Amino acid sequence: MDNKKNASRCTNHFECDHRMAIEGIKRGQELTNQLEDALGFAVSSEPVSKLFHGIHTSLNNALSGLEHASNASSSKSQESKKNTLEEDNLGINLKRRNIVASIVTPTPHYDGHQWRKYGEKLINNFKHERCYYRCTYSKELKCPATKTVQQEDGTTDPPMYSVIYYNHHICNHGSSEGSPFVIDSTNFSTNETLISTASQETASFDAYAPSSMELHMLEEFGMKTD
DNA sequence: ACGATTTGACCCGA
DNA sequence: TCGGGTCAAATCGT
Repeated sequence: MDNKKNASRCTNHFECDHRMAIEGIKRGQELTNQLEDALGFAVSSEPVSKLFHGIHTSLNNALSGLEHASNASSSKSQESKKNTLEEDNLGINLKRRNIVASIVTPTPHYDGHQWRKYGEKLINNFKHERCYYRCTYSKELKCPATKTVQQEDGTTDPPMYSVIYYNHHICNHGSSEGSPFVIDSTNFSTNETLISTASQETASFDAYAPSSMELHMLEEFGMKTD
């Protein structure tokens, strides 16, 4: 991909990741179209066309969510304060974490990175426990990235999870060829494993494939630009 | 044996 | 003081 061109114009890590995500989704749309062409008449069968419709809808939703977040962040980035997030010391001081993004997804484990669970806790006013993950490379590469996964109350079919990402990965910076490859071992079906291992290049997009996926970039503050 | 997960205890910011 | 986040020993799985 030529994300590097765009990435080089970014002013901060979040912007870079954000642009890469947008480029990635666009690329996903492109590849989906190509796949439709390649399948030819087979696409006209109802289950297949429904699947493609779902994929297109999901990608469009994800894209518009990201683009909306992008606009919001650029307009408020000026005054987006102090936020009490002085130095995050590469995430060592994890009580003061930068929220990088948050999404609501039925597949919280597919985000293109490897995570290790380090805690789980029942939170007030939530029926389900919140799980705490950190990057598998948090020790060896001092990667500060962490995330929390909270199953949303009330939604059961499929269960939706609110995933909040803190701090950016530094474990794969500068090596975009180290394509994202999910090996989260906590709990996912054989089917999902197949999806993530079937195609490394598109593994990160598969994360966004489920038709019910909703993507919200709810928060993007905390990027210290200077 | 080693790495990942679980879970109770502890830390610390609000 | 409370509650969310992290630590670390015990346990589990491969």
